[in-house]
Amino acid sequence: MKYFSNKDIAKLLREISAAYEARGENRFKIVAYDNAATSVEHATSELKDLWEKGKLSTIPGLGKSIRGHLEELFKTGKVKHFDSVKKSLPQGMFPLLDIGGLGPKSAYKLASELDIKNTGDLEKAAKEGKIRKLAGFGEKSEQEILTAISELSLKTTDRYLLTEAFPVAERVLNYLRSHKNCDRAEPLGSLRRMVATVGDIDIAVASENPKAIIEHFKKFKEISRILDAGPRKSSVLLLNGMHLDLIVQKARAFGALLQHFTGSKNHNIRLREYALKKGMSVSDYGIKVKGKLKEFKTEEEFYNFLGMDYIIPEMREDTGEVEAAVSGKLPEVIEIKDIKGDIHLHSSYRIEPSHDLGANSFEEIISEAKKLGYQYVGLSDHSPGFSTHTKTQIIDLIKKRSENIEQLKTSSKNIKVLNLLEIDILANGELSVPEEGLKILDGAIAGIHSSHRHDKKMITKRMMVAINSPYVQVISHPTGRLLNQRDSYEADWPVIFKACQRTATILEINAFPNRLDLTDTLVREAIKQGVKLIINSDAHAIEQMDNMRFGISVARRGWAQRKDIANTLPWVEFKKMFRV
DNA sequence: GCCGTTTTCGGCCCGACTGTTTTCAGTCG
Repeated sequence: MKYFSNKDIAKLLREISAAYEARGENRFKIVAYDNAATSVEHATSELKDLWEKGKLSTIPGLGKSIRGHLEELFKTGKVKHFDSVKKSLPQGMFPLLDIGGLGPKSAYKLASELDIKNTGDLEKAAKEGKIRKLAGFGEKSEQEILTAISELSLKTTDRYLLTEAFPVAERVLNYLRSHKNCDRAEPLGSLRRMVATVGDIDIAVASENPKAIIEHFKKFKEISRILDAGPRKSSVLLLNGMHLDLIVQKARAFGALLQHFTGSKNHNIRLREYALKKGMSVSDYGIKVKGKLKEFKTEEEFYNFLGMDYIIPEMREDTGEVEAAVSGKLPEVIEIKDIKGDIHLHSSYRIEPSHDLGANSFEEIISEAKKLGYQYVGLSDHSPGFSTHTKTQIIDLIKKRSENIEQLKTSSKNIKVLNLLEIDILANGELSVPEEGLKILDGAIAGIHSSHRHDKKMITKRMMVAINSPYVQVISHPTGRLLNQRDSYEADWPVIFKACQRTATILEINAFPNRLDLTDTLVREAIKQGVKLIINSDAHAIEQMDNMRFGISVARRGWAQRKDIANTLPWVEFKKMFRV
């Protein structure tokens, strides 16, 4: 029987939501299915596993009814009720939902009245001028559909890395800030919340003359098409395919706008529901009490007025932060200034490694670490290639490198140097360096660098070998994902967390912008299980040591406090914990 | 269809913009 991943289930739930909307069912039922889909997308465990353990009800938004449908799905491979709902509608409407500007109602109308089966049919109908003849459609919407279809094929990815989005945002911000009426311009949305990947760029401007700002914005050179442009909001498509939203507000009410546009959507909904119960109504203009609008310059004032502590953007995901803020129980999360060292760094030292060399010498790395104010630095090149060397050769290479590093340890002032290696957890579960080699080192970081497609059982088994090794202190990039390239492998996290806790093995938060794992949600679970974490840059060039800040945001999104992160410890304590 | 320290019934966030309309529905964030 087909395996149903969370992604498959989310898609199915969204289709049912769209189907209900097309049929004109109760709008709260429609929203309920949509919420369920979002919730499934955010889940940290596979629903199939949760179902097997009887823990499906731990996922918010899955009530008795939907849980029943999912049970049927896992048992039989299909859901009779879903099938009958979808069968009552033209099947051609579902692929049309991917086209920008088309929702369930329009898709239904097009598919049923013009007998459209897919995007190709729709394009043909538009070109033949058939769409403009339908009630509710006109020449303009026909043209819009054609444009949206052409943009569909142009799009190569729907999520961008933070390092791809930030430079674009920076250029827009600089352009906006150059206007005389721009008091302030800030990136908001998922970019401000530092989500691992962002779907679009949101910008807010404080200005007493919103119209002038919108006019100025419309002339930005990188715009390919203006989707919307009202008196205070505009939405455009950039030449590189990115979607960009701009919103303008007067400075005296900018706090509410920052809050609203930073999201997340679910955080805002939670906040607004909470406000309603207290007799207040929240919008991006401010907070209405008995019909009277109260404006806020800052977000701090805004949250405080609602009777709660300020919530940092990284935590605004509706995972309990509103409740914690109300009761004064928000944790004080880690900041970049708390970091005292970086121990996952690749140099250009010729150790004939299994994977890529770094670009800089040991000396250059140590010097950069000093500049960053670190108390210690870990040199952790990949171990010598396992298949290309004999065991004796591997040990000789490690010995030679160690002599080199030992000299640096004595010559480096004001910083401690650790002699480490990043070793491979091989496909057969062995480590890529024999015990005799591991003994020479101050410690080892172990990670999976091959056979990522092993099943959950095998991946877990391989990781357990490293966790149980007395020579391994850290597991690097624990989920193996490469954003936009390779999904995480599946692993039995509760088992792994328990083992890490028992053996005092540290899990890494890899700050490299296309990794960012452990992921934020797993960080939070690991902490709950008492697992220690460490944030490393995994830099292969000294410029990349600055990527530490992305790892910090993952930790903050995972509610990590200073005590949870090993490399916030000063050297004396770190040394003890690291068993050097 | 989901949810609960004012509720197991009766609520469910709030607003902008567009196109096709003569006051609004659909879509989006």
